[in-house]
Amino acid sequence: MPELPEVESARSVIERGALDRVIADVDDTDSWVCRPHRAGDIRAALVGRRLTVAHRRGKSMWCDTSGGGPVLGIHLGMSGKIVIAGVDGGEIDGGDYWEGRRVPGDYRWARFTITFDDGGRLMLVDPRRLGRVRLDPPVEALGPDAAGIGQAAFVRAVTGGITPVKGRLLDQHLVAGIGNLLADQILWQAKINPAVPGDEITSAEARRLFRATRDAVGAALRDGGVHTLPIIAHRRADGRCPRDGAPMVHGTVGGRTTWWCSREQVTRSRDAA
DNA sequence: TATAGTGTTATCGG
DNA sequence: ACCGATAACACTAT
Repeated sequence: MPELPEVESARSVIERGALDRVIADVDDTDSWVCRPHRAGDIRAALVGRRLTVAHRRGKSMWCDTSGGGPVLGIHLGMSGKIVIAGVDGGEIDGGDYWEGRRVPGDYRWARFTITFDDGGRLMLVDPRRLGRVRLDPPVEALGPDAAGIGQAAFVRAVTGGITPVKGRLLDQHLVAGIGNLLADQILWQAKINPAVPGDEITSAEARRLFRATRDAVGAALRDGGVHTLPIIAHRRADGRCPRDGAPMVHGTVGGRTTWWCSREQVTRSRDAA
């Protein structure tokens, strides 16, 4: 389930398997996933064109289209995957990262399908229907991508306000691409309690968060997704901190289930090293 | 069998 | 207007 690294994998699936092929048909009839358009609107806008470039910012993807066509926006939601099927229906590419229990070739939950003129297909496979497909998505509303943001911009984004710092890390308008698991990893690595208000984060702590973000995003991109991050296996009832062995504890922060080290992440910002 | 969940958006109440 | 909490989406995993 996708955060920035998984979405980047999906983007590369599109890039290596779907660009510059002529679109012959589009199934946009799932009006929950494909909106706010009426069924057929996306089809009418795409048939006869080609996808030319696949972009990503945070967890959002979008493709330019040929001939002055609209931009095709794709968001994977919580359970979406991009899958390329061959002419015979066999699965050619479902991405390099962890796929849960999904069996290649299982297209039961295809919510949006582009069929190319050779019969091959690009599908958004999304059991929970939390993904979204739309034309001309509002990409400019997103903050800078977490994989490339500079330190100054990052520090500005995560400090200030009375909202818990984890909530700021998760706010896609401030920094784009950090999800619940990346946020827990970043805060654990930086040894900061997730509930500390943004305006109590010191500049030293903000710099630690920046480095942890760069490290965690880079490691997840390299190692196969956010589930490979060090703290993730310890987000469980009998989990212990891999650094000091203290019990991991959990609660709700920023509306999401949050796990942290009971010893290293309890201090308020003014007490931190 | 029951519950929680790697995401986002709208809505409600303070 | 800001902020947080909640529901909704529909299926899977524990």
